[in-house]
Amino acid sequence: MNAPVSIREVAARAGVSVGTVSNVLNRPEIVALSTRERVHEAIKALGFVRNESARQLRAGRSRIIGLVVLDVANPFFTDVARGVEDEASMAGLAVILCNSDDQLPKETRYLELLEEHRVQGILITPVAGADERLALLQRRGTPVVLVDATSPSGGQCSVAVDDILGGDVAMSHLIDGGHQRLAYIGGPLSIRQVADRRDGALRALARAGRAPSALQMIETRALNVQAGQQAGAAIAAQPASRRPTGVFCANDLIALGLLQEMTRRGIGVPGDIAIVGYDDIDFAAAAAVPLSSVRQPRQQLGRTAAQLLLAETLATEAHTHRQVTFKPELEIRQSSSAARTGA
Amino acid sequence: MNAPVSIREVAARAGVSVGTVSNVLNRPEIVALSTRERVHEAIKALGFVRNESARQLRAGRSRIIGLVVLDVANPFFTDVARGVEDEASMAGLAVILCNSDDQLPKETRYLELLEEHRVQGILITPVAGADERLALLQRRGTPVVLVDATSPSGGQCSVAVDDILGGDVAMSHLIDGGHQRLAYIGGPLSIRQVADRRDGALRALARAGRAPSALQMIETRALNVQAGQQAGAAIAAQPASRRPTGVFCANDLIALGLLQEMTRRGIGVPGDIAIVGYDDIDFAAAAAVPLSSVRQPRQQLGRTAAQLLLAETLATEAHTHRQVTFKPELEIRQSSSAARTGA
DNA sequence: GGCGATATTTGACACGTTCCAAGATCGGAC
DNA sequence: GTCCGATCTTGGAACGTGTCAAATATCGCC
Repeated sequence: MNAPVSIREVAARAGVSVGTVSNVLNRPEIVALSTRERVHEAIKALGFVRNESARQLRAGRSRIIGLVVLDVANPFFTDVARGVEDEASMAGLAVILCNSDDQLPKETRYLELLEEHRVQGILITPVAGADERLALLQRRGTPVVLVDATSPSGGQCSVAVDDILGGDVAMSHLIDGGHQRLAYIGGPLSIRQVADRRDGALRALARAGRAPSALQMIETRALNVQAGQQAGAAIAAQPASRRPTGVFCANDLIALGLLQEMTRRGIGVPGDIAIVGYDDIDFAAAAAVPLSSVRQPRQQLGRTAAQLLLAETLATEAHTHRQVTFKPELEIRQSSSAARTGA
Repeated sequence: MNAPVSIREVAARAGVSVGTVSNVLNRPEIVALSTRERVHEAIKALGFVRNESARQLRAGRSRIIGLVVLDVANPFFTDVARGVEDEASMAGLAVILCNSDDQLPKETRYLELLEEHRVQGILITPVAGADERLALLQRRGTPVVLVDATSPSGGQCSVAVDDILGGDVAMSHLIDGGHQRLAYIGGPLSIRQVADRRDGALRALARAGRAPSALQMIETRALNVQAGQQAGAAIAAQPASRRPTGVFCANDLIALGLLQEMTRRGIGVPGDIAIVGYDDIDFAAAAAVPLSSVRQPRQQLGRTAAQLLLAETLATEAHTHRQVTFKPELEIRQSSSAARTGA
């Protein structure tokens, strides 16, 4: 309730000038030991706390980086966030975590907010169609690094995982397992990751000499557990003879929803239906039928993104944007184990 | 890369004074329509973006609230965060989400950071032993609202769920199911929630006329899936005749880890062991053996906390701190269904 | 006691905004 | 033609910090 105390009052109490207090705070080595001690005493006695706004105003930039994700409730993004946070805190920066919910207006609002705060930079998994806005931000001086996305124009740094390869690997695994009737569950297709993973699956199919029509597509509204359950209901409604026996899901949340629905209806996994998910979140391995999944280096993704951002921040005039791509790895578990009972 | 443009340049371009530009931004109704348009044009042409630091400096407080949680990777906290964020964004505030990882030094660091930023207020699930620091913060003028915790001194507002009741309800359910050998898994006990839920379980036990020693305690290092797996291994190592048949877990992550380990080792759930979790995160219902769990109004918790904070912010001199407590509800699912096969 | 050299401290300005008292402009009434 | 009120605009003083050139203190030494 006390009025906040400023550097001026500290100076008065310690019997020095404001400049000296500032020096104690920022370049302690240039101020005499006795003075330094006196100032520190005053700081403690008065309960002085630096005003970061004033610092920022002077410095021109804040010590915050923004991280905008599609869904904070998705463990994939919380793991990315942790990677970002680790790296940021080592550099003495704080992270504002923003949730766009895959909605352009929310994303826009957050970007404005972050720009007004003159954040050090922005890490973002963008909603479809946000490219121009991001380019504008970048041009105005706020570095932008794309996370789990690539820049169409090459105008930004980016960190991504090869989702086409991931889809390919997952589908190849199912094909190798002898599955004839295949399906892909995911959506909305406007999300790049969803579309890429499907394209990868189709590529695997083509390589195996199958027609694209051999892959049943089930598009969902979102990438959460509930959507997976609904897709599961749709699959269960099909006659067993035409039902897919190998299903690749766009992420683990969908796969878990599907798994639950299958179990609930007495359709065996992997006996009747083999399932492969994507992301390899902790819950995938912990599912009662441990889930095969395409692993992404989630935390590493966050760390690298933060590193690229810091590099760009410190860069001299000529900064060349880097596009880092990681390779996903298939983790095979029980949900797609080769031993099929049926067919 | 351009130097950021200030309100002064906008004023020059529009041929008005800085004061007028400020008015256009903050009280557009008092400035003549033609002037307003001219200013807006200049803003757009120059790509002007308000400098929030400067605003804050003048205003004395920022438009940010801090949320400090024990573990961002725990869906419980992401749901709380979503509630906070909803409420905050309605009030035009942004949220900085900080992860203390249940470590006092990390928490301290974040609190300093938030205070330096002169945040509107702080919502926190504190690490044990952080009380004095929080009281100090509050005294210095930064409102603090405790989330999923209560203030020993009554010096802060708080929002919590009655964890003792929750533990009681969960354990009563197992006792009612006829289970004789019972266990509680959770830790570290320094976390208040963990201790309270245990105490609730003991209370139920006492009411049923059982000795406290009837409850086997398994303390874990953390509240995550991995800890649950390890506890599961410990349980599996016991001879079947002495193994607990009813297990209450301090949260769902532990319960899921336990469930996985049991399934992996061929110990049936709920046939051989009934499991009750806590939090009722989305994954609980989605587990292949749907998990009974004590539900907390997670999002509501976040919303209410944010509301209390806003109320305190706007309060006149006399603000009386409120301690809101919610009641948890047991959601019974298959993992603890009454029909026991054995015994 | 005075000199130069070094170590330390000072004081004023700048950062970009908001706020407010005071000034300018205008239309109309007398 | 003057004056009034209403409407709009202006100019400058804060807010709290960092920076830097300039001022002052301190010291060793002759």
